[in-house]
Amino acid sequence: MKDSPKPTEAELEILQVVWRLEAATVRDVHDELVQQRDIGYTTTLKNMQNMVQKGLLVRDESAKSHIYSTNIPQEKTQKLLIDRLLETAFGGSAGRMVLQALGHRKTSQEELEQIKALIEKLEGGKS
Amino acid sequence: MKDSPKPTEAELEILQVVWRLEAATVRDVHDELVQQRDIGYTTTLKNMQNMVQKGLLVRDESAKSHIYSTNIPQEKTQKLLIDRLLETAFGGSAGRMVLQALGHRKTSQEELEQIKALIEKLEGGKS
DNA sequence: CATGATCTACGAAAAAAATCGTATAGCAGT
DNA sequence: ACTGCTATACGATTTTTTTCGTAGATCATG
Repeated sequence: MKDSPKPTEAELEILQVVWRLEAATVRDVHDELVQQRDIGYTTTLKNMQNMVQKGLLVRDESAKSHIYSTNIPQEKTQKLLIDRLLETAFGGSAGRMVLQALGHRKTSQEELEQIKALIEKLEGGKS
Repeated sequence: MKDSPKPTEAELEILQVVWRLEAATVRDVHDELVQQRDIGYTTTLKNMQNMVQKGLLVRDESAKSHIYSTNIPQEKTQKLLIDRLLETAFGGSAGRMVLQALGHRKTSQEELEQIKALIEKLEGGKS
């Protein structure tokens, strides 16, 4: 767990699905991707194979259809990507980024509450 | 304003500088980039030329050193990138993304207040 | 006005990412 | 056992992005 792999866009699409399903075959993943955009089965296969190579996925080959899963924590990857975006597009200001994110899209009441709670906590610890 | 330009990583680096300086020569931009990483002058030049091609930058060629600027609003680009990240890494949930962003890095008191204010406003408009 | 420094133009290459075609093997049902 | 369906393997190609070398123009200055 020492490397910080930088998943590509296509790899992230796949990770999304694997994170959600916990474990999945190429077919599982592909069926989802194909709903989002035009892509061939072997493309998905190849990508997932590459991801195994890179250590982004692990696979169980015991069955005919290999089962893929990941030990890359979703949160860690999210943090990595946020950091990247923060640097490249927001000059490092998390606040401005959050404002953008919240300002331009609807967020559920519940999530807003969570955020507010987090802010309270952050402010509390400040003092 | 009908196109949705998807700046690449390298292009974003450049946009960062141009946004900040408002107008800049290749030299201006390059001098900043070179402090962040190893890169040749002509690389920066070429990138900026390509960006003009794509409509990401405009340039004034009247002087010997061309002056570049942009009419691409920073906010719009930020929104685009956030949307992208939101889809590819957070399954579309802005709330979860914000929680990540705030949770893992320090944000100024002032920004926290701004965010809180925004949330209030969003909740208010909800009814 | 010759020299050196600084630019731009242009093409091409290297690197990175994504896509797909073809071959082959296992399995299921007939 | 034959046929068709579904998988993986593997190589190759295409596309996108990034990088830089070289040539020629312009300017400053001695």
